[in-house]
This record gives sequence, C-alpha cells and structure tokens, in this order.
Amino acid sequence: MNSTVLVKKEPSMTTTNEVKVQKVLVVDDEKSISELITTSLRFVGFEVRTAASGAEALRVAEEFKPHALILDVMLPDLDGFEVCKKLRADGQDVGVLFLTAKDTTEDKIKGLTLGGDDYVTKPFSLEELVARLRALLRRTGVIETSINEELISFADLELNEATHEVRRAGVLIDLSPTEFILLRYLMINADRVVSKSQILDHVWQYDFRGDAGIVETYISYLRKKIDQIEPPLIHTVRGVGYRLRLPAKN
Amino acid sequence: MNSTVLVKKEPSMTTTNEVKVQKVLVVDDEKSISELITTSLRFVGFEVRTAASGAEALRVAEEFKPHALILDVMLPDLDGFEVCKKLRADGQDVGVLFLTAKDTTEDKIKGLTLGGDDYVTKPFSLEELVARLRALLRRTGVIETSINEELISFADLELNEATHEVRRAGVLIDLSPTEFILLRYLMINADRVVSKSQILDHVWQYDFRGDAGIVETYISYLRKKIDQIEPPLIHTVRGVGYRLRLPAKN
DNA sequence: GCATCTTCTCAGGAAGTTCTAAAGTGAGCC
DNA sequence: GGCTCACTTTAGAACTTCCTGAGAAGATGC
Repeated sequence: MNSTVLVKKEPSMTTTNEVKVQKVLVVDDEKSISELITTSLRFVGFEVRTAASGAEALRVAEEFKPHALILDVMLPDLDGFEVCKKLRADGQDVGVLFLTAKDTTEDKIKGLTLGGDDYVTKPFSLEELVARLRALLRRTGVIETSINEELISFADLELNEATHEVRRAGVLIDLSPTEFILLRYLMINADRVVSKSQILDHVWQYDFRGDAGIVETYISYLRKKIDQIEPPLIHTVRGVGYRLRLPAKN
Repeated sequence: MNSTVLVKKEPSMTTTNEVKVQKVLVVDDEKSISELITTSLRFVGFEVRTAASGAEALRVAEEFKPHALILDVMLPDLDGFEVCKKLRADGQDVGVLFLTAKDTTEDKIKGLTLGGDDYVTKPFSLEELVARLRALLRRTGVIETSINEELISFADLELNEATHEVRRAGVLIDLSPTEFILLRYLMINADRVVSKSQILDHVWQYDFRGDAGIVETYISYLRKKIDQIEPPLIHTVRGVGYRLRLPAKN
C-alpha cells in the first residue's frame, strides 16, 4: 500500500507516466474518520499525514508542506478556520477542503470557501471527498496531469465534474446526486467489474447502515436514465457485480 | 509441498525466473480452516505462517513482516478489525483479506473494500480465496512479477479477472460463477491432469457435501460453452481426471 | 410551509445457477 | 461381441440473485 500505486488505479484514463505525488494533510480529531480518509487517499495515490488538533496541524504543515488540507472545522483546540488563517499568515499557500457538520451555519461556511477552498459536509462519501479534493487541487493549480480532467467519458457517455452535467450521445441527462456519484464511480472503473460492496463503500456515505440492495435500486434508476439510449452500457455480472462496457467488441 | 514449488506451479504462464516469495500470515482460530488455507497457499508458492488469536497475530506479524494477512474477523480475543488497526498503527503496511461469516451484518463488512483490502465470506472455495489474495497483492503493489497478471490465457482461450470476461478465439463466452472458477482452475493447471477430487477441493466451497459427480456435470457445461469451437481443449483422462490441452502432439 | 425531489426499504416476480438423479454413450476388457 | 464401468448429458427441482415498482420518510427548494 504505497503511494506509487496511483497510476495503476485509474484504468479508464490513459496511463500517464510518473506523476508528482500530491501531499495532503488530514486534520480531524475523530480517529476513525481520519483513518478512513487516509486509507482512501493513500490508495488513490496521495501522500498523507494526519493531525488530531489545530496545534498539531500547524506543526505538521510547517514541516510536511502539503499541497492541500482536509480540515475538520470542529477541533478540540483552535477551530479549522483559525488553523487556516494562521497557515496563510505564515505564507503557506495551500488549498483547504473543510469538513463541516451538516448543521454548521451557512454564514460560517460562506466566505471561507473563497480562494479555491471548498467544503464537504459530514457524513460524506469517499468518492465525493476525493473528487472535491481533486477539483480543489486543480483550481489551486497544483496538479498538472491528465489524470484529473474535469471531463470523464466512456463511449458516448460524458460526465463533467465542473458543471455536473451528464450527456449520453449528446443528450443532457438529469441525475440525482447519488446517481451522479455512482455513475462517476462506474465510469472511473470502466470495463472492470465492481462489486456491490465496493460501490457501497465508495459511493455511499460512510455512516450508511442499510444493505447492499440499495445499489440494485440505484443501478435500476441509472439504467432507466442512461440506458434508454442503445446500446446499454451498464451490465450485470451475476454473483460478482456490475460493469460498464460497450457490447460486442466481437 | 514446500514453498519453492511456485514457479513450476504456473504452467500456463511463461516461466519467469526466481520470484521474490510472498509472505502471508493466516489468522484463524479454527485449526481446520487455517490448515486448509496454509496448505493451499504453500502449494502455490507463498511463504505462510499462522496465528490462532489476535494477540498472536500481532506478535508473529511483528517478526514475520508478511506482505498480506488473511484474517478472520471472529477471533477469541481481539476481533480482526482491531488487529488490523493495531498493525497499521505500528506502521506495518500490509494488505488484509478478511474472512467473514456469510451472515455478518452489513455494517461490519462495510469499509472493507477500501484501500486495497477485501473480504471473502465463509465458506469459500480455495481458488476464490487465492484469486482474491493475488488481486489484493497486485493492488497493494507488492507483486511485480508477470505471474499475477489479470489475464490468463491458454491457446486461443482468454480469461480476464478484472473484467470477468472469457473469450475463445476472440468470441465472448458467458459463464456462471462456478463455471468461471472451474475454467480458471483448469487454465492455471493447463496441460496437467487434475483429478475430480482436486477440482472439488479447489473450486467448490470447503463445506460442499455432495459427490464428485458434480464435476462431470460442470465439465459438460463448460464443454458446451467453450469447446463448441474446434479444436476441443478439455480432455478426459479416463480414471484419472481432466486436462486442458491442445490436440497437436500428444 | 407546501410541493417536489430524493433516498431508502420492501416485496413479488423474473432470471439465472446449482445440484441431484437418471438415462444415454462409448471405451476398454475379457 | 457383449459386458462393465466411467463418463456424458439432460431434465428439472430447489435455491439464489437480481430487477423493479410502490410507498414511506426525509430533504430541498420555491
């Protein structure tokens, strides 16, 4: 589980060669959350450090020089905004992705997402988090590779991260948030079989306690919306999972 | 049955020369299970140690430095998740394949497919287990050899693990899960005779109580699907077993 | 604060898979 | 040539997995 795995992990993208590894500092006092994020980010190729308090965050940032922070606004000592301010005062020019509780007041959030910053509410889904982090790195100009395009496409399907638009054969398709994330997950893993548990782990919020049957329901929704147009792209691999593919390569 | 058998054991692959042996720690308190797994893994070339409790697992891991763990979630002392956490906290960067009971609640299973980890439900088939272990090692970047490609081929037969596709002479063939595992087993053992009981032991779940006649049935299914195209590849060796081979010479 | 959209559960039915059992085939032996 | 036994094939019952629609509950937006 080392950080050079990145390139292998993006099968739908043309394999770009070695990529400068992005460094991310994750700051959250709930250990389970920071572990979840860390594992996930490492797996997709980031170099990660963690901190459990504002003070620690500042110390680590000083020395680690991350390209981005994932920063819980609720910390035991300073709050996330303070941390961010101090960091900037120190001249550390770093994008920040805030983690906020769902009920955080609007005015706290607004104005903080100025720069290239952004925020994600807890609980989040990992795909969502990673996508937002990538978008942030893109905006703050740290990423130069083709891996992080804003446009993902497969066959005549196009998904635009920036505009949140999805088209099949040029036709605009309206998707709910979950449908969007699910479709992106399938597209990123185009051609590979992904199991229902993988989907559940990546696409659904980490606190989801229902069963994997929900995936079937959403696949059904997606099919109704994007597989109306022939040929169908979403295929069931019985007993294994689902797979996005073009039919009849032969 | 010692660990140097590896290279000989992959006849369908071009024999790569010496390979860094992969080390796996198997943790299960049921002795019959851990022996079953151990024997099987040793046979296909892994170096294996076992532990029967969480505490022991940590002790052994410390010193053995395995590349992967096969870890029952139900252990007498710590549960598998705890073991995994502690290991990672110690900086042991190791992929984990969890073993769970079929009825393990969803929320326990959730999150297990993150970061390269995976899980297999009991009862499992040995082929399934080994395939998943290999996939895991591949993902976590420990394996660098051609032995663990996602594509297995023999003659004009191709089996792709990632897409779960099987082709004969380029033609896509649809297989049920059991047919798929059986075919992979035959392909991995291409050219050598495998007996019905070997097949039963590897391809079927270890708790299967039926008789070996089922193998004949499935061989028949497979032939109907893949040996429609000439020449036939699946050959019966009367009184001994089956063998995948090209007709040409002998 | 009402209407709409979205998420999630559940249940019935469709489709596919597994396994048994029994009848059919043919290889090899005497 | 005919007998035997191992293997092959088929049919179908039991089971599993998947699909989909309906509706409850919750979230969102106007």
